[in-house]
Amino acid sequence: MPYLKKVLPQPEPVDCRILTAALDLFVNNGFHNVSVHEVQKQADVSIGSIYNHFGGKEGIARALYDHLLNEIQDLVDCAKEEKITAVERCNEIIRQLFNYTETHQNIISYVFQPRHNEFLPDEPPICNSSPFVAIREIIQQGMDNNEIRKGDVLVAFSAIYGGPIRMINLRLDKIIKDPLPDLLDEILDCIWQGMLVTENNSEDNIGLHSVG
Amino acid sequence: MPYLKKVLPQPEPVDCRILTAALDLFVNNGFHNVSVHEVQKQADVSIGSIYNHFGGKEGIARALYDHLLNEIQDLVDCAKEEKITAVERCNEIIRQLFNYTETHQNIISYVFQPRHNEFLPDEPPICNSSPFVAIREIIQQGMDNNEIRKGDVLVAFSAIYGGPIRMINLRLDKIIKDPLPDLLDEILDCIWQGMLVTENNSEDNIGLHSVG
DNA sequence: GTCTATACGCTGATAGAC
DNA sequence: GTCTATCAGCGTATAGAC
Repeated sequence: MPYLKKVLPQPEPVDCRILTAALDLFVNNGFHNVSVHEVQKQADVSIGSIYNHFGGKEGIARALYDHLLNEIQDLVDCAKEEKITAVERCNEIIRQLFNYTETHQNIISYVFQPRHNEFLPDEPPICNSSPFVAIREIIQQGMDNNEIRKGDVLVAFSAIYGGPIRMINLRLDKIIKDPLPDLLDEILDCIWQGMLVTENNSEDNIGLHSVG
Repeated sequence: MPYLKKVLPQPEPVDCRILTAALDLFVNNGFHNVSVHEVQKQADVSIGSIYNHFGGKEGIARALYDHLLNEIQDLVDCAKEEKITAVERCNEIIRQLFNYTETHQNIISYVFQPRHNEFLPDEPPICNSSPFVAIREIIQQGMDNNEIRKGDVLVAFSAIYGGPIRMINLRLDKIIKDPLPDLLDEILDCIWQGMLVTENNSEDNIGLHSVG
């Protein structure tokens, strides 16, 4: 009955309910502090279903991880399509990550906060996963084009993304009170122009918001 | 017999053996993947001793946390005494953190890697602990002195320390192969001078190593 | 595919001798 | 203070009906 499927509001499929519940619980309590029974209860399914779909708790975590890393990958790909220069691409990625932190807090929290290897054995460190490798490639191209100062790619990655990632963590811990998008221009200025007082920023802090 | 205590090599005291063993196991396997029995075995003490000294597994983790945060606090205090300007103090702190990452890897790993609130309930986020508050004060003073560009302190903290902290994480994950002290000058240049290509760094990457 | 009831290992913690 | 032996509860996973 495909007709009904289109007209009637469909309940969320079982596996989706499981993943949503698990994400919420994992992020708020930590993977190890959540039992399968709690996921089962919050998702309103039976334990049997969970083991059918994901094979266990670790299976849920792995499915979540893969799914959410793909979302980050899409975000990076999107920035690569929309922008041309390395600096613009980096800025766009940071902008989107900041937006996500406000609108999809659980997703960002799950990707950026936990030590995944503690519950996903033989998973490579997240900074070696495909979206982060793609980011490093963008930086490398920026160096080749003489946009970004040359040097060790990992150092440059840290210098460019370390600040924004730290802000994301501070925001998730509720230490930063303002929505991150409000702070975007300021951190981008810091990244590209540096933190020393110069002629450009000693009088006010307007700086070069549209740098790149 | 204080004389003997000074002359004969003393075996490490029990509580110290417990903490050392626990630190090693927690860092390598994650708090939740380590049982009290494993700590007991590696420390070569009985379970009873562990409960006598620390009251349980969480007690060990808390004692470790307090102890190691104090070490970081000492490091920050030391930098405040030795250096005068905010920039110099920040550089010194980062330098010492980089050194520690090579020589006391477990300590840095325990402080910088885990989500402590997952096993230490009602512990404030680490960025609100005293050494990190002290760092923010240094930054604030730097802004007041017109050394550091003015703006939100948390943004400035992220911009200055986010990169180095990211490098510490990358180093702990063995993604960065070189000892961090070898990369110190490069990241400091990036922090203070920014990542854009300018007259100062377009020809070579010598930059202003001794800035501040 | 979904569910309930059950099994069983492990872990944190205690009791009590020394 | 230190130790061994033991417990109680939880949490993962399975069996088997529907």
